Amino acid sequence: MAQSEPEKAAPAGPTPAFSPLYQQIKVLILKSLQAGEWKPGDMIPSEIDLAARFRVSQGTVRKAIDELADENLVIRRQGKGTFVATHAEQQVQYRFLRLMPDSGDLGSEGPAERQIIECRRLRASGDIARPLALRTGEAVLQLRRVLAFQGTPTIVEDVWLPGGPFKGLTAERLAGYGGPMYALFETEFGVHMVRAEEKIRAIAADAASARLLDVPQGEPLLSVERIAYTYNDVPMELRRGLYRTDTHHYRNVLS
Amino acid sequence: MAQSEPEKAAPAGPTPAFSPLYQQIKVLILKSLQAGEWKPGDMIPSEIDLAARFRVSQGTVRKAIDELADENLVIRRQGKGTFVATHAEQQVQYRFLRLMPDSGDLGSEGPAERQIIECRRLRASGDIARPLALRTGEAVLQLRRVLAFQGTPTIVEDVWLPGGPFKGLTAERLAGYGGPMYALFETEFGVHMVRAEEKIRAIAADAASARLLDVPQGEPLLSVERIAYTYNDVPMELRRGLYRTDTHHYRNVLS
DNA sequence: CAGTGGTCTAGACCACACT
DNA sequence: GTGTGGTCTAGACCACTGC
Repeated sequence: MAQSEPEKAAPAGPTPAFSPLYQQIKVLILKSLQAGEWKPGDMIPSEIDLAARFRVSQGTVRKAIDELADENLVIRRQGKGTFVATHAEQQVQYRFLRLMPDSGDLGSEGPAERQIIECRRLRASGDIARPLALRTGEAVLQLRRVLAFQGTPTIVEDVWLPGGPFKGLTAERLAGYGGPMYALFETEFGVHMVRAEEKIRAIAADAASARLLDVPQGEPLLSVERIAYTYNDVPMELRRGLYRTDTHHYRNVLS
Repeated sequence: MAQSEPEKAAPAGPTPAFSPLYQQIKVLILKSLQAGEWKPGDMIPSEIDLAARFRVSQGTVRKAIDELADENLVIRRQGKGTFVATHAEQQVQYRFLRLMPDSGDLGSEGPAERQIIECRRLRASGDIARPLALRTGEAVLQLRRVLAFQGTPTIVEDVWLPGGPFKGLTAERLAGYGGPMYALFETEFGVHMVRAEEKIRAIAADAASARLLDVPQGEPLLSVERIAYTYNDVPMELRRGLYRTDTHHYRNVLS
């Protein structure tokens, strides 16, 4: 890793595609994360160690890690070290859930009561396969569950997962697990969700959802369709949630 | 600005409240922005100039500006300079609008057709005054408008503004203006919206909204309640929008 | 105390935009 | 070419954590 030249001296490449050194370092660290060299929750080597390993200055490593921290892939803790981000921390119970109670500012209205409604294996239709980057007919797991807060059923969601990476996932394993679903994915299947996109709509409750959420059929509900990605923008989950918004709201900050 | 010591040597303050130099510089730049020393769209002094002005190294100024750029208060342009952010750029037409057409990925479905329904001056009720940090009964402007995309009315929103800063705003001035509302606020009233928070719910269309959006009464609509802030977290706008989500969706990215 | 991340500096050089 | 932001380095020192 001599200078800031491109890693490969492409023979007469029309676009040299200049990439600063710290970006190249970032990619290397990313590869180690992806390869599982350090597991979620682990401490990664110190900046000095990484600088020696990559033969660059500490400042360059620093900038690479800064970006990874900005993207919530790692967490810096002064005096302790830098750690691989995880969904298994009691800090924010659900990192990707933006639903907040109208009254209490915090998500600390007690833990959600979870109930698995179903969990089955099936072949993906086109609508399911496409967002998961699978081919139509490939095996997927589908599961449905209800989340209740303080006794009020508030969320019903359908989740689709690619059959390969999640082979062996059953309703029993989910039901017998205390933490967030994404934490189980990390520890049991080595799948670390890193980023997600949501499309939000208002829809009328159908009969099945109305029953599960204990609201009249036709009640307006928030429809939240999420695609969650692992490293390298590989989609690993499709989720369609219906949220009651009479006691909660979806919170978003813009800047 | 000698070293990284706190600016004021508080006499036996229990919490020294250590603040790094670059944070202090950031505050100073922020004050200049707030005071209008540089207007939206203007170029701010170069890093070297600012470093000389504050008697610190360029790297320290750099880190301060980096944070301001992260918060979208300024925009860095390599080779040109650093500029005060503005809502008046044709880049992203509506910086705070997260509604996207279901089909076309870009917001380039042509400009929105705007129609001011009403604009009046009134005294704030408690529900309006509180989020705007006003006292009940203080003067506010209320306006209602409809946004249509490709001929389909899609958004109806009510906007409440504090009467003081927006003295002189009329339906005519709004109607005769081409750009985003926040751009007009910048140029005509010197109010620069910097940040916003939204609470999103699903509701059923009432009679008035249904008529304006050309949907059946009771149709599920997205209710988007926004509080927009200027510098220093001063709330300057309360907005309640109702979005049709049959052809559009609210997009959010999580990380 | 040693080890970690966090700050600050000074200087060199690179990439980009304008003139 | 000049001026801007962007990268990279090397070294010093500070703040925080835990032994």
